[in-house]
Amino acid sequence: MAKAEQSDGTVGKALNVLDQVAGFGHPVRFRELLASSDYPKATLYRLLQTLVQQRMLTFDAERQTYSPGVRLVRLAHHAWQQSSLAPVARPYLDALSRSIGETVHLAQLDHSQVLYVDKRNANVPVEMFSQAGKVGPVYCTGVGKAMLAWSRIDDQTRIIEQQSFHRFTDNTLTSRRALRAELDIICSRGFAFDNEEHEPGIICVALPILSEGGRVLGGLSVTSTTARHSLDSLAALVPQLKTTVGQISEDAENWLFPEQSKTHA
Amino acid sequence: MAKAEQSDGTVGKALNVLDQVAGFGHPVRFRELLASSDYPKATLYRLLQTLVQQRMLTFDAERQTYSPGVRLVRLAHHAWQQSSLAPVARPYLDALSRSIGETVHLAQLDHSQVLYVDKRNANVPVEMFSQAGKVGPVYCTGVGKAMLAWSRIDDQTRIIEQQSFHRFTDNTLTSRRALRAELDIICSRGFAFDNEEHEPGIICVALPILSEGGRVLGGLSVTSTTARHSLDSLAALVPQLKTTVGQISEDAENWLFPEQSKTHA
DNA sequence: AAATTAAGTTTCACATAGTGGAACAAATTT
DNA sequence: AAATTTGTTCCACTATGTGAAACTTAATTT
Repeated sequence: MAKAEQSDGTVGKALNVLDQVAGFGHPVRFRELLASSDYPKATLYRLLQTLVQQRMLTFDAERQTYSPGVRLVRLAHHAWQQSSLAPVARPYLDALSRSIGETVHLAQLDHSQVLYVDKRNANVPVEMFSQAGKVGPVYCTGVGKAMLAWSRIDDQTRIIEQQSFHRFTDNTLTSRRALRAELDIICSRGFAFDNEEHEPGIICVALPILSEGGRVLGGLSVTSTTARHSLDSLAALVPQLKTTVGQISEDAENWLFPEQSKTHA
Repeated sequence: MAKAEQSDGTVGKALNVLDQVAGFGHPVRFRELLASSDYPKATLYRLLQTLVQQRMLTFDAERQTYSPGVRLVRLAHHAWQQSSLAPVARPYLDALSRSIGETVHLAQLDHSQVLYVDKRNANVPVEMFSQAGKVGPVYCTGVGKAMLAWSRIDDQTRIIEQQSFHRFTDNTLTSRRALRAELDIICSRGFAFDNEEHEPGIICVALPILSEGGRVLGGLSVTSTTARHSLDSLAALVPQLKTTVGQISEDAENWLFPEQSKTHA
């Protein structure tokens, strides 16, 4: 019983394969997939066929490669619209971005990772999906730590357990102990910083977006560079962020927001 | 044998259910799903459970409703990035949009429908996913007709067969005959119009994006209103569109583009 | 060009995984 | 409190998926 992963039934296997293909980040051949797959040849082959037939994967007959299929884009549109904070938050993000003029991120938790669901960039027009749908680590991003700090204790424990604590920079927190201490500080301070913990020269302030009941709905952050801002000058933006967060959570409350599905155990 | 739909195996069924939930456009209860489902109670119930467990669906325990899950957003990011024209086309769309100042759409074909994969809106900042991931009809949109006109004959036939020909406006083409005639005109003219066929007051010009081999990769359109433009003044933009389309298809060629998976027979 | 190796596809005896009618439980309505 | 509707579980049955091995096709090597 080496693997206690989630893997229920054929559907689970198929979705694993889908993730695997998506994870490669480029069109991938059968051989490559097989090498990094737990499933035997014939099984993997059949799963791929099924996914292609279902248009969840695209198969390039010439190059014999698999890529994630466009059907996903369509499904995701619905998901984004119905199950993310983005549609509700949009006008407030616009306003905040206009007023602050720095990059603004809206994120949610997905499976122990930070999932960015929207973004405003003062300069460049916008980057669409290229940013929405991206994932990042929880333990070394502002939104990640902010959301984690206010999560229910059991979720928090589980998520902390699943972090890799890879050292991206000199400032990256690289132990559960250090992260827990940081979360305490964040809680009492009321917001989180990212002090060049993920990328050198990049800093940010982040607040959690909470429901009335105190449940974590998402996170909101303003990102800048050490050239333009200090942590203190970012902290000065917190009141504005507070306002935006308040507006979003109030609207979300009315929009009858679906509960994050609880993972078993 | 009323339904000759695609429905292979458990995975197919699960994905059908996923589509069904997404299609509702709002959180939906078991009862509602059951009413419009082909599957028996217990089966549907199990499929839903599996999808929730896999985080493809989100279940709101309080309201007892299902919605598409955020995991889809993450997967779609990969799909959009790898299997759509959007990343390649981005800089050219930016340039075109800046130069023309009207709404620009980038679309691809997905399962007999138009799937919008990117968009530029001159005025409003941008609408993200709210547009990327949206689908539209083939027979009454500029991009749809443009892509269809240059499709391989067997694809064309199949797609025409699957259109609903719902009448949106007085100008909507409402028969296969009318559509085929229009496609001929489009081919000889070299580009397609949408002459208020989908929405009153909205017109557009569209060109297909073709690979070197002549395969349809996608479509590009400029949309405007009858207040600001006539078909003739839109036609004047075609040279610019031609340039953009050329740039995109050239880049796409190099980016080693995956083949649209062929549907069985 | 023939031989060798590797990549991709198909087969088939086998059993796991999914099926769905029906009984049951919980929540709503009368 | 009885009746009705909605959601969950059971379990005998079998359709679906399994995977080692055989086979075909393509790519390399001799």
